[in-house]
Amino acid sequence: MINITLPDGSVRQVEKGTSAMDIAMSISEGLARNVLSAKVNDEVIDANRPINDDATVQLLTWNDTEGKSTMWHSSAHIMAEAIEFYYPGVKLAIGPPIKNGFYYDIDFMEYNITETDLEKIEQKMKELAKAKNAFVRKEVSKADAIAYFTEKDDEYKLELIDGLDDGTITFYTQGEFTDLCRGPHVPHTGYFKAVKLTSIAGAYWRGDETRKQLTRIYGITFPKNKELTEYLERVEQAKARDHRKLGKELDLFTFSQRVGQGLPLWLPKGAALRERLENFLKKAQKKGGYDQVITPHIGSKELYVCSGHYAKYGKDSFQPINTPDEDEEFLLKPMNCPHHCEIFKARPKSYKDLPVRYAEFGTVYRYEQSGELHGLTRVRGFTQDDAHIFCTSDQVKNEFVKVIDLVLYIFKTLKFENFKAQISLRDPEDSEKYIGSDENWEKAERAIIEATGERDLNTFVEYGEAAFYGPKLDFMVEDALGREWQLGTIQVDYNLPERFELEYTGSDNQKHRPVMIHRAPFGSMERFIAVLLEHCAGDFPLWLTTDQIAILPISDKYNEYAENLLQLLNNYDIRGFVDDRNEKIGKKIRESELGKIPFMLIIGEKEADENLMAVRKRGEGDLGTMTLDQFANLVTTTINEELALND
RNA sequence: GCCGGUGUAGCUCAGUGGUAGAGCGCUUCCUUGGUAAGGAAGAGGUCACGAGUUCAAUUCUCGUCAUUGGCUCCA
Repeated sequence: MINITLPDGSVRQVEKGTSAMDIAMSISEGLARNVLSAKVNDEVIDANRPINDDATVQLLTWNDTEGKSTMWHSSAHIMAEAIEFYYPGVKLAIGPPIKNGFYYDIDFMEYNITETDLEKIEQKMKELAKAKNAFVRKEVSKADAIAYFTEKDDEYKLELIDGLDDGTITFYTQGEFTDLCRGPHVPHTGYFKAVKLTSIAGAYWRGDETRKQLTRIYGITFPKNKELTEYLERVEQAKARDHRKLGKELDLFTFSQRVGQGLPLWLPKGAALRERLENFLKKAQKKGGYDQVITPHIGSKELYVCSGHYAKYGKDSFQPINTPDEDEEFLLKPMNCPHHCEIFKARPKSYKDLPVRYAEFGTVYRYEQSGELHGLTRVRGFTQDDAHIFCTSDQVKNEFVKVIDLVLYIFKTLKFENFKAQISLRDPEDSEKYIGSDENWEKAERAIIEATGERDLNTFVEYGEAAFYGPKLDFMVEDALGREWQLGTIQVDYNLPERFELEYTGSDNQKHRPVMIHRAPFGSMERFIAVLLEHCAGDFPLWLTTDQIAILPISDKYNEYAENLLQLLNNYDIRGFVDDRNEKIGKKIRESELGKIPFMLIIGEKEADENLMAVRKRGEGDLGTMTLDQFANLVTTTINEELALND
């Protein structure tokens, strides 16, 4: 007998070799029907695998992330079976579960597959589900595994097997289909009722663009049809928050084929919004001891040769700008740091001057691959809310923590709650990618890890994500469809100060090298505004939004009073417009509500006579009449709360 | 850059091998209305661009550009 500990702490004595499914059965048949897999001592395994030692067991169902993953993984196998049915001889690569569903990478050989083919594959998958074929696990020797896939002529599986140790290799079979797989799987194919193959994409084998591109088919399955319908509805709703859609609706930005790909044009309302965001940050930075600087949009090629950027990115950038002087070349600036280094160098510095903090809303140009461009989140010309802090080694940690606090203040003010802080370090396997000494890298990486330890941050480490000149702390936020974007970034850099031979005079009257911190709390104005739009669905805070008020005269008899009122409100820095169209009040209200305008001021005979305004708050309704001072006070109070100016 | 999809009025979209339609918006007129759509008339399109097939192409084929879902990349 062995002891099985369940999540509620209870312990059951069962026969050796009992499976998680047997345990579920002993609890209730209904539970057993829902069990997809089981977590046994922190390892997720097949529910029907025998357990031979004392263990803690958690039964996993559709309500558990791991349970879903198990089903989606099994779904990928079932999709592969359906595909082999219609396209015999295709070669299968990998088919894992993902956050929402699963995919399978397949070499379709001479077959041509389009989205219209997906439906018949879905139908076949449903048939296979109805058959309730068991998933059978089998341990195989490496030699047998190689023999099987050599026979099947699948070089991808053979390459995978090549990387596995003999004795650890397992196959799973369901129906007519056998796959190399670590598992686990659901007991049989009958666990889903609804399936949707969502898209076809190209994907490089092993993520390596020098290798063959396979066809990736994405899909998702659900135990009930209703859940699929709900999922598809959620996706549709998320699309309504898409910044590209909202940016158009709110007249914030546009693109022009003539101007060029990835080069956003800011419309008046977008430009004004962006300026308010910039002023918000400028104010916080002024408090934090930053000085604004301004640098040109181009720099000589030598500047980037010195920084190391030319060697790293020269070929993949916008190409140099030539001048009448044949020997002269300039580059559009892809970043601001080299310019700021030259500003630092312009005057001798003493340790008493440090830290020096140079800030600039610097517009940069990067020739991103055409397929990577995406709305405002990935563009070729954008403005970084950039700053570079030059300090002594002793000051690094404190400065770094201060920048973290600045980022957190911004995120809190704009209600970004679900962000992750990614510590991006070197790829230990590929030191060629980086410049600078190991010693400096270690110092920089340690500084970041220490600084993040000072604040309560949801951090995780990614190796290989560092910039080529130094490690970073990146703040990642999801868009409406769950794609992650890097917004704020903080980077410690020991390299550029060396390349630019930056120095300051210490208290010992000797020359010392400063450390540089690159930082951009928004990341870029373009990406930040895009993600902000998707977060608030265009419903901006009062201090930031385009029109804070719409003045709605009940008839054109009150247009003049409305215009005067607008002038008076402008004096209180309240912005908006008079809707003087010849429309009924109901229509004006409806459109202001849909237009996401926070306050509507309704003006009729009563208000005009008594010098008042009837205030309606968006989403809440009529607040009654107010005087100018009362309303101005309401706006000011709300804004101060939003910006936490009263704390 | 690579693999798919898409491109029709300012916006959202329907449609067809015989040179196009709706709703909203816009213009004009009527209406002067009190908290989520008042009524009427009108203007507006080289159907992304270029080539090919055809008696005839917005529609079919190819290419280009843009855009979009992914992959790769991201200083």
